[in-house]
Amino acid sequence: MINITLPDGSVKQYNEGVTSLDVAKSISEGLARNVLSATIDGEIVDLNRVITKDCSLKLNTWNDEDGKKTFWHSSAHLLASAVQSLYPDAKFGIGPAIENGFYYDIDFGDKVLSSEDFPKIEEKMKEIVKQGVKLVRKDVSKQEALKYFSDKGEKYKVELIDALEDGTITFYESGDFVDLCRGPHLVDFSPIKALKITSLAGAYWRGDEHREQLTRLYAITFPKKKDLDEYLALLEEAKKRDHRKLGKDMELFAFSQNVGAGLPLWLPKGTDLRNRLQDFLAKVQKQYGYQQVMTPHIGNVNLYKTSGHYQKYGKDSFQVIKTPNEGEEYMLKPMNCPHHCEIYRLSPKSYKDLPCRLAEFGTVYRYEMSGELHGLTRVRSFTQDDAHIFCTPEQLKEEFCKVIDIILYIFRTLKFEDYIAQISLRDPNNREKYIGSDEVWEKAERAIIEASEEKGLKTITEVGEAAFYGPKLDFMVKDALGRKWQLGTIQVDYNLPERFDLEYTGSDNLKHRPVMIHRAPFGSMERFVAVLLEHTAGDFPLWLTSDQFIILPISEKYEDYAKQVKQQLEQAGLRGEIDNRNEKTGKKVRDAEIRKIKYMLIVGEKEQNEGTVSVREKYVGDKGAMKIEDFSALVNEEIKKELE
RNA sequence: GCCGAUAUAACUCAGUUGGUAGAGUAGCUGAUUUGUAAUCAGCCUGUCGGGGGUUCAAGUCCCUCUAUCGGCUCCA
Repeated sequence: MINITLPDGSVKQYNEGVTSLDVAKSISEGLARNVLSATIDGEIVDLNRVITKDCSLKLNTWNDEDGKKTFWHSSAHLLASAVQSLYPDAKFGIGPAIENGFYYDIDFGDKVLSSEDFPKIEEKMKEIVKQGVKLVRKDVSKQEALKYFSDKGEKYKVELIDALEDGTITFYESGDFVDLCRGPHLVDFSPIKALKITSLAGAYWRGDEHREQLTRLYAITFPKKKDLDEYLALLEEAKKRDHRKLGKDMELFAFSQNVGAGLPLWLPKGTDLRNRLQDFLAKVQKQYGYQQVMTPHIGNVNLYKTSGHYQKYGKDSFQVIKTPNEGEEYMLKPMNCPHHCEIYRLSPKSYKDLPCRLAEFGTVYRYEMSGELHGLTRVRSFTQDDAHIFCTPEQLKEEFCKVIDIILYIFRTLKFEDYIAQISLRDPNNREKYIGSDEVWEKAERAIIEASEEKGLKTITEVGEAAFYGPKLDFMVKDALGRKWQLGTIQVDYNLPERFDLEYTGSDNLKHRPVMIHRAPFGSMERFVAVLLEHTAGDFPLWLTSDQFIILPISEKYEDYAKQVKQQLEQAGLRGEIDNRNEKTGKKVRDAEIRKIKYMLIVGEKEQNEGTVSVREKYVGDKGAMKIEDFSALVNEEIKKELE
């Protein structure tokens, strides 16, 4: 007999050679029906894996991430089985489970696949499920594995196996389809009750743009038909929050082919919104001792040669601007830092002048690849809420911590609760990608790690994601469709001070090199507004919104009173407008709701006589009549709370 | 940049097998003077993304460019 410990701590005895599925059956028939995979001593395994010794066991169902992963991973094999039987010449890459579903990278040779081919593949998948095909695990030697796949001409699989160690290689067979795979998998395909191929895309083999491009089929499967319908409905809902749609509906920004791709036009309401965000941040920064500066949109090419940006990105930038003078060359500025370094250099600095914090809402221009452009989140002209802090090495950690404070304050105020804090370090195996000495990199990386720990940030660490001049701490937030975008960023830089030969005189009367921190809490105004739109679905807090109220006169008889109300509210610091169209109140209410204006103020005879407004709150309804000054006090109080 | 798709009125979208474009919303005009999610009537709106080709004839078929969408790669 062996002892199996379950997640609740209970220990049960079973005969040696029992499987996880047997255990599930012994617990309940329902569990046995729903279990997808098992975790034995921390390792996720097939349900029919024979258990030979004492162990801990967790049974994974659809409600466990691991269960879902197993389900989708097996689904990827199902997709591949279907593709193989329909397109015998297809060569297979990899097919993992992802956050929502799974994909399989496949080389279809000369055949060009399009979404019109999806139904056929989906039908085939369903057919295979119906046939009751089982997934069978097989241990193979490296030699056998290589022979099997080279005979079939599966060059991608051969390449994968080449990198594996003998003795660790397993195959999974599902009918005629055999795949190199570590598993685990479902026992058979029968739990897969609903499936949909969602999209297709080109994907470079092993993520290398110099190698073959395979066709990636994205798909998702579910144990119930209803789950698929819900998922598709959720996607539809998410599309309504898309900042590109909301930005158009709310008249915040636009693009024009005539101006150029990736060059946003900020419309009046969008500009208002952006200015409010900037004012908000500028105020916070002032409290933290920042000084606001402004620098030109272009700079001499030599400036960027000094900074290293020209060598690193010159080829991928907007091309150099020539002047009538021979040999004189300028660039649209891709970064604000070189300009700020020049400001620092203008006068000799003493340790008493540090930290020197120079802030600028600086618009920069970068030639992003055409396929990369994406609404306001990826553009070719954008305004960074940039600042550069020049400080002594001793001040570095404290300054870094203060920047974290600013970012967290902003995220809290705007209710960005689900952010990811990512520490990006240098790839030690690829040092030629970076500038600066090892010693300086180590110092900078240590400073970031320590500051994050000191602030109690929950971070993830990515090696190889650093900027070319230094490591960074990035704050990422997801959009409506779950795509991650980098917003706030803090970067430590020992290199630019070196390149620009920046100095300060220390208390020892000797020259020293300052350290530089690049930081942008929003990241860029464009991207921040985009993510803010998707988070709020356009329901901005009162302090940010263009129209805090809209006055709806019952008829044109009350327009004069409406004007009076508006004036009084404006004097109290509120902003809004009057809907004096020749429409019924129902229509005006409807339109105001669609425009997401929080307070609708209905004014008619009663209100005029009593000096009140009838307040209707968006999504809530009629809140009754109120004195005008009571209403403005209410709004101002609400705004105060929002900014606490 | 690469793979696949899309592009019709200000917006959202119809438009059969090729026979020179339609609806709703918005806008304008008029009637109505309106009480918490759509008052009625009339009118206006197009280089069918740009260019080239096939054809007696192209919104529709082909080529090309541009932009957009979903990914890949990249992201100072």
